Amino acid sequence: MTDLSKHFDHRAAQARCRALWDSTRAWHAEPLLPGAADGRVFSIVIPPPNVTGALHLGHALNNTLQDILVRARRMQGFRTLWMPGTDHAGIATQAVVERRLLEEEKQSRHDLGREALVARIWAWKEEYEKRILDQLRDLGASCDWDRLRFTLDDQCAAAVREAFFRLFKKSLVRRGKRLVNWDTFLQTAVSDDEVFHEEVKGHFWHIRYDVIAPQPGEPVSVTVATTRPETLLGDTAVAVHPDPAVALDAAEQDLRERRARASAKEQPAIDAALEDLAHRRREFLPRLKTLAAMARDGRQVRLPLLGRALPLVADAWAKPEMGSGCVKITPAHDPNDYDVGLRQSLPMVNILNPDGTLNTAAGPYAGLTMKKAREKVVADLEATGLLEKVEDRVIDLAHSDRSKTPIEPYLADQWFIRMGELAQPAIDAVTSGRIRIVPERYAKGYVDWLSEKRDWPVSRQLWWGHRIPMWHVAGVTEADLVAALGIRDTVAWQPDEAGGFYVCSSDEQFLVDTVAGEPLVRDADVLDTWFSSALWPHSTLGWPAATPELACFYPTSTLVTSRDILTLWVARMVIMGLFDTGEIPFQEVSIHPKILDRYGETMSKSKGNGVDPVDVVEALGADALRFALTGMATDTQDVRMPVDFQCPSCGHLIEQTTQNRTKPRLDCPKCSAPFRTQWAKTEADLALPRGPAVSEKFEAGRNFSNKLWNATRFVLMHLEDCGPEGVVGESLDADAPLEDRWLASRLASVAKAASSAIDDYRYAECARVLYGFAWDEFCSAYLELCKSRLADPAQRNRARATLLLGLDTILRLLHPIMPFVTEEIWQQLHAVAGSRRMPWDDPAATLPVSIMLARWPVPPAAWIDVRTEQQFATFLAVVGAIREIRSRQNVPPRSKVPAAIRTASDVTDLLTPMRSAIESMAMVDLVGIGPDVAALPGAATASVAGCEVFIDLAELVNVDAEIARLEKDNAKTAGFVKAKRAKLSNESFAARAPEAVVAAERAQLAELEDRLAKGEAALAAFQSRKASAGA
RNA sequence: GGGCAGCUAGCUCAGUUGGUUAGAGCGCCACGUUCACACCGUGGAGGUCACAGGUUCGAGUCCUGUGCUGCCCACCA
Repeated sequence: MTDLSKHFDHRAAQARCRALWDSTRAWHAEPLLPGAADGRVFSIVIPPPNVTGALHLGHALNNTLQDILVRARRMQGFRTLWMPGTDHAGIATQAVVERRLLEEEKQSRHDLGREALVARIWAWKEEYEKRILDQLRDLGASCDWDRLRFTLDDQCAAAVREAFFRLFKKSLVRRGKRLVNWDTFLQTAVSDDEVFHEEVKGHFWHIRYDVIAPQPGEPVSVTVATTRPETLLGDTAVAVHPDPAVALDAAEQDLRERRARASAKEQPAIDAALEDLAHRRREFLPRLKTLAAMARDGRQVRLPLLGRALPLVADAWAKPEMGSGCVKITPAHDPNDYDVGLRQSLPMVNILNPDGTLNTAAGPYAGLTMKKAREKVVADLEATGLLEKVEDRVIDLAHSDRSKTPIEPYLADQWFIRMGELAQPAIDAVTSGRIRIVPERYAKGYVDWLSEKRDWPVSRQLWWGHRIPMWHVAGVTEADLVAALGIRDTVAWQPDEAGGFYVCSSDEQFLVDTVAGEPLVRDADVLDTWFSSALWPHSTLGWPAATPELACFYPTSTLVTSRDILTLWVARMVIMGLFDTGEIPFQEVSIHPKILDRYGETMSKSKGNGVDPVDVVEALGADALRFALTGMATDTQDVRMPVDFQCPSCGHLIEQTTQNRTKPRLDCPKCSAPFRTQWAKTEADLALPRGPAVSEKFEAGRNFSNKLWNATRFVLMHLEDCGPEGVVGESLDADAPLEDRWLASRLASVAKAASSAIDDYRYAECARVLYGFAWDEFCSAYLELCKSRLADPAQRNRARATLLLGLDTILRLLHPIMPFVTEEIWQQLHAVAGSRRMPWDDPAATLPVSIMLARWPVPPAAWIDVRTEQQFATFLAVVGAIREIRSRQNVPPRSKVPAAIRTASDVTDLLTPMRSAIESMAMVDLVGIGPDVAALPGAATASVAGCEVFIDLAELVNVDAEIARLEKDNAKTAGFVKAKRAKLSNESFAARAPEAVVAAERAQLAELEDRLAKGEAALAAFQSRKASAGA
């Protein structure tokens, strides 16, 4: 087998493994037949990636973790399903396609029309879905690829119609007006989550509204301030607080309370606010009181420019502690003003056209864009002298994440889902522990969010999505409806506010278009993407049909996700799962960290600070990527991934900095070749070679793959001439050599630790434990020890069997994290080792075709032997001490030096038979080993675990080096001894600490004192040697 | 404004219910290509566990406060 390459070829291995898994459909899961006895089931539904674009590093992490759980459970004998699929991602996908359409063809969606646009988006979806699925497969995701779903496919669509219909029938769907975030560029509403705020320089305009027919003693005008002066065209009132004195008192009270618990740093600001309040009390209060009285009398003010009379209303929204104390009310374009409008029964004047221009309600300003209108309004106000003051001010302006243009709040009719009844069971599911969220702290956010029970607006003014199964008809009676639609269980209706009806149907073939001659018109809107996502766990399994899959795999076992969609998605899945099926959708939720860049910022394609998982898979292999990501998956909320750019021409690494991070093009400082670091934005960039962002983190994973590969090469070299024979591990009796018993003990401990880490979603710990064991213990210690045994015919077979046991076990335990390298090696190992089975394999069955289906290692607890592990640790410490002396004394690595070991009595039994192992691992000739060995005169010495090591370096000894080192060592030991003595002489320690702790401390002190005595003796010997040499 | 995290070696992170001398990977220094692996081996240097108090025989770990960083939610005439 020496022809095997020294380096693991991840490309070839990945191709072979994928072919094997696909041809055997090792990832496929059949549901249990109803009533089947065979018990354990494990299922996961994938958080469906958006078809907006390719997968990023966060997806790679999310899917790696799911694959770890799925692969481990499958090996553990669970009937395991991982349901794959993608999400249509409503607005995100439509926006991407629309933007392209505009850029490439200069067309808007209105030029194309609904059907044609939707067809374009389907084409996009096909392209990206394919890319995404390829990426998942490249990553090694062992999804059941036969069951692929899409949130907009027929099966999911049927579930959406049925779920919406059931909600409607139970009166949980309502029609209402809501201020939507209107994207004037895309001409659609976007959800709050698709809005980002950006601070921009703006102004604060103070505008005078004259009071109509002021009485003597009354103010002749009120002043209001706004950052959006053009909205005054839609004003329908000016508000003042009904009781400004009370409001001021409350504000003052609040400030005083806050001051009491504020830090010294915050207090000056609060003091200033208090002072301002006092000033207002003196200067504004009488006037505000008068205005409040005027409001009660139904007095009016005149709207500037348009001249409309507006009522002065008394409403607590107007805060006397802010601005002038009066506020303009624009109900159709501001969320708070909308509430005031409802309370005060004000008219709602919408001044906006969908394209962002002003409509006829804006009078002479109609047709202008909001921006132009603002300029003209301000100019006109100035001209009429109604503009009192303009201040500069930084404003937090809402922008659409999709078009990057400013959002205009806009009042529109929407469908809502009432959350009152629905939320409570979802809260209870978590608080009662039926659903467990890991880490637990995230449960609070979930419960708090649901507790607000805010209605869920589900209408979206989009074309890409599930069309809302809702129709409207005006001017008919219920009898007409019954006549036209009959009584069927797929149709329901509710009266509207104006004598018409809303009709809902779950029937895809609902083709009625008139009722009693009146048109039945379908709602043009589609549903919020999260509506179909909320059904994902049951819709993918066939609901509302009673499929075997639903019966077997629902509720699912675990949901793996990141914290940012805990409310948007997780909470809604619980709500809808409970509503539709009466069951929770999953038992546990595993929340993993988010990957940030070197500077703690989220990675994104637009920023260009990310890593493309494809680059890593290409360069270093999927296993390297997965291992690195798994190692980062602790229960912290974020992890940082420092990234470098690699020059494609010369391979030079350029550290990512805040300066170069956002540049699409870099020039290599070494070879000055230009390259691009992110998705190209121009044709010129596209022509440049791509210089991928890389991270050292992945190299550790690649190195580990290679280590495993080379350990296998070693094992195979010695295995090739031994034929199949029985079960390995049976010879691990009390007579077995110490290193075999040690290995068995460690295997048992490690298997247990790895298993429980997976059970508890401690992914990183699983990776760490296995890495340390495989590298330091199996490769560095055990393999080294086997070298001499393999050369000895008497010991060879036993060593081979234990080597096979160790390697096979490591491969199986690591397989969930690193599926490709473990599969590849396992195949090669068993091509040579034949059908040799592990103790946990089914003796009646043949070895499976893939490690994916091999049994998870469960070594007997009896293998764990604490004493053996301790003794072995002493052995390693002795070897380490000798190596350290050799290094310090610059002994040439290949020369053997004479040495002796005086063993402590409790390890003599162990160390004596390890003589040749010590000799080979530490490169020494042992002239003596045992409890009574005499010190070698003039030797360098070390004291470890009660044993004394003597290394005869003859004339080689560097006396000064030994003295320096012993002095330093002794000083350190003396420090510990002192600390320990102090601790033990503390009476309360002896009295209060548990006995075991005290005893342990005593033992340590004894050992430290022993070591110190030996160290001092050695030092004295060298000092006298130096003195005599000098004399 | 409300809530949640983080602060441990140059960097990225571990550190299980308080209990030996606080660890890993990368990076750094020295030495080494003998036969699994230089994507390697051996050894080494490097930490006032953000800061200040407190509880305790004992604190990286528990409590209180402070500082800095980040995230979520709400709000911003």
